[in-house]
Amino acid sequence: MKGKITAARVFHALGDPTRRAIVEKLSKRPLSVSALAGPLGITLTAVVQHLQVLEESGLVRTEKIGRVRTCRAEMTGLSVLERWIAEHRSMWERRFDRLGELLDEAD
Amino acid sequence: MKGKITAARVFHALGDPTRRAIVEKLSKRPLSVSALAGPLGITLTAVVQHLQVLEESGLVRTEKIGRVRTCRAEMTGLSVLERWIAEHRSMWERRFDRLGELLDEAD
DNA sequence: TGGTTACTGAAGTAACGCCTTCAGTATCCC
DNA sequence: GGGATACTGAAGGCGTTACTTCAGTAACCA
Repeated sequence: MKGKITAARVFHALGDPTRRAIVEKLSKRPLSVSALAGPLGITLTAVVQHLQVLEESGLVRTEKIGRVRTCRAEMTGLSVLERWIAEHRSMWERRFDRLGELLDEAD
Repeated sequence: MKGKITAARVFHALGDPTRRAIVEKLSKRPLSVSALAGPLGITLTAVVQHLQVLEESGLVRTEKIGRVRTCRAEMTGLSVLERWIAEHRSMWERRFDRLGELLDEAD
């Protein structure tokens, strides 16, 4: 464990196209580091660096067996995002409720 | 209109801490450019640049009246995000369903 | 009208982030 | 054991991007 999973972390992680591609691949099926690197056209090293970010933001879980590291999608990060969105959506809607009341009173 | 609102765009927009701060302030109440810049401790110019990104990703809408530009939170961007998350969550869950079936057959 | 306020646009700088190379280490297979 | 495979870690290059300064323009106000 490297630290708490925050919306900030998840947004930053998914802000990068390559990392989104990795997450998309992994939501279909678990893959090794090499299996990820090949199609993406980048080095193993680059993939590992992305995986670090993705693990720290709760979007991916990895497990090394023998010499191959298997990577899977994880839901924690997405749940944190959903929560963040819900909170902000509700703040926004509360504003509209108040606006409605004001308009009603204005009559 | 500058282009289509994609999840890629929204993730990139919210990947930046300052832009998240702007969105958070605006979901509470509409604000002018100066009212945003002050508390953030950055110049008007910087704020305007962020607003451009936020508008293009459907997270903020702005309207200039006289010499003051008023900025408001918009839901479009968040909806696109929610859709992206839902899709990926369902891909992930489908994987688990299939895994269950395979385990059943294995008996 | 003249001064202040609010923003806009161009251009430069400095930091950050993605990716690479290279030099390991550990595991698998013959 | 020896060679191939799969990854790991440090260090550097380089392109992007967030922010700044400066020089405007437009609106408001006295």
